Amino acid sequence: MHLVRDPDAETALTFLQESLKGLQDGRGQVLQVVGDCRVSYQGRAQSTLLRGERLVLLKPDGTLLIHTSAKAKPINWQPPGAQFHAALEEGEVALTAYRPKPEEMVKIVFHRIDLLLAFPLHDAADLALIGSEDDLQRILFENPDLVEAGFVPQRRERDSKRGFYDLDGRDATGRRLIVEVKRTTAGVQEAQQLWRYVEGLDSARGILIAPSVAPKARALLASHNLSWKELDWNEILPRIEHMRRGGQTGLERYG
Amino acid sequence: MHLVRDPDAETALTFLQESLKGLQDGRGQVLQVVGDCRVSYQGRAQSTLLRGERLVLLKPDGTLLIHTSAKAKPINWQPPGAQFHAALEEGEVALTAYRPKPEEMVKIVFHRIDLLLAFPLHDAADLALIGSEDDLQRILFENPDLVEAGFVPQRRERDSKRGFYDLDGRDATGRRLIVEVKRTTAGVQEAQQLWRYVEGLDSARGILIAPSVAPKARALLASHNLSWKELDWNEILPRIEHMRRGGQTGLERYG
DNA sequence: CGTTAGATGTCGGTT
DNA sequence: AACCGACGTCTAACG
Repeated sequence: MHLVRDPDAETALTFLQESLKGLQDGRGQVLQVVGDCRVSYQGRAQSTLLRGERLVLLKPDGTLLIHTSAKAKPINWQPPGAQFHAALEEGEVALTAYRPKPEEMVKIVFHRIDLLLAFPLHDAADLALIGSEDDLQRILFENPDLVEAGFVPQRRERDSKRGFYDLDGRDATGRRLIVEVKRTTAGVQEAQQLWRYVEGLDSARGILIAPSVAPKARALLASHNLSWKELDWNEILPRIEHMRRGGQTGLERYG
Repeated sequence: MHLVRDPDAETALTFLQESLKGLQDGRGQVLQVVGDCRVSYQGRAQSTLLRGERLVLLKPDGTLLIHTSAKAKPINWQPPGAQFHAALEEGEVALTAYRPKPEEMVKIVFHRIDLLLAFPLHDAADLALIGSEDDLQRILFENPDLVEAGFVPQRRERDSKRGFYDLDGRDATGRRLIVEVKRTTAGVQEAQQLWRYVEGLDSARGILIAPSVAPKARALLASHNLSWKELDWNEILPRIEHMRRGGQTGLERYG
């Protein structure tokens, strides 16, 4: 790990250029700069940010993050794929992150640098996430009564001419039933999506499954004779864990 | 700025607890830990992440970020509002971030700590962004010919029973025209939204304005007699800058 | 508070 | 490469 505190501009430039060389070579170092800077962005939109103290991260995959002392999202950033470049501009250190597609550039000019840091971050682990919409779909497919008594599922994730829908099958009477699944509160958008699927079919029913359904969405569903059902994740999560364990999906106990 | 390299667990714990005290008191220090850790999350969903080297940031507003060496998004996180706590667990440093609403918790257990860092990030600057959908709407309102020759805009951002639409007015023949605006490529969803607005009205036309319109969206628009127009941001951005400058919106030149 | 719609969304999958 | 939809989306605005 390389570390420099309160470097002057020339020292910082040397450090950054050396580190960027290593970063490009795939040695996988993360580069960090803390200091007083101003930022400009031009690309899908454009922005300027006047002087202030920020934390800047450059990842070996070409990700740039500029964080202030608040909020989860960076104030400025560049997604993976950017090329970094450091230079001196009128005595100040200028750091650019250029991304060709879409063409966009973030430029940081440092008025003062408090800290330079370069360190490796080796990580072979994958995130094991439980509770995605896909999980929910799977559980509903395996436990169709959670959708509706007598529901017989047939397919998941079918492409239809009007778009995708999540699940379909036959209800207790043998009538076609389209199921729209949402892992969080369902809004008008999801209700509209279901409506769109169902109206394009002949005499099919539609049902929206979500932990909660927003008032406007309910109104829309009701006015188009669509059903909905709220379910509790607390009822679902154990089933997913059980399924994963049974299926040897390799979710180890965390400890 | 406080900095410790390769601390043992007890040193790290003391550092973290001291720093967290300051962080809670509103002194506004950002706390950073680099090291080998495992992470678990439980809340809106749940996840586990086995050992690996990561960069952990704790912001004074209660934001937690856990970054690996790739991607723009953190592998785990907590949005603003979390309460941090540090403790020893079987000789290892455990850091938790608890958020009451929605109730969720991230727990990090460090097997090894390479770096501890606490530093202030003072920042009074606001991001000046050009190119939002709101900007686009405003420009279309002020330059209605960009929508369609002879268009006379009347209202922006009206709430309708079917949702919101962006702009409406009268076309050259006096017929009502609903305008849907998107700052990026418009897809089926946006076309669908416009269709829903327009079909609920009597003899109104609809037009979708976006930098590009996806094929499926075009098909849907065409089949429902809706119009669309692709516009170039390069044509719009200068107008916005001009408008802002004229309107004294205070977007200074960056330099 | 909850609800809603925008975002430089980011990201992964599929055509 | 473009298109499409999920996301622990996050975030600001509004009722």
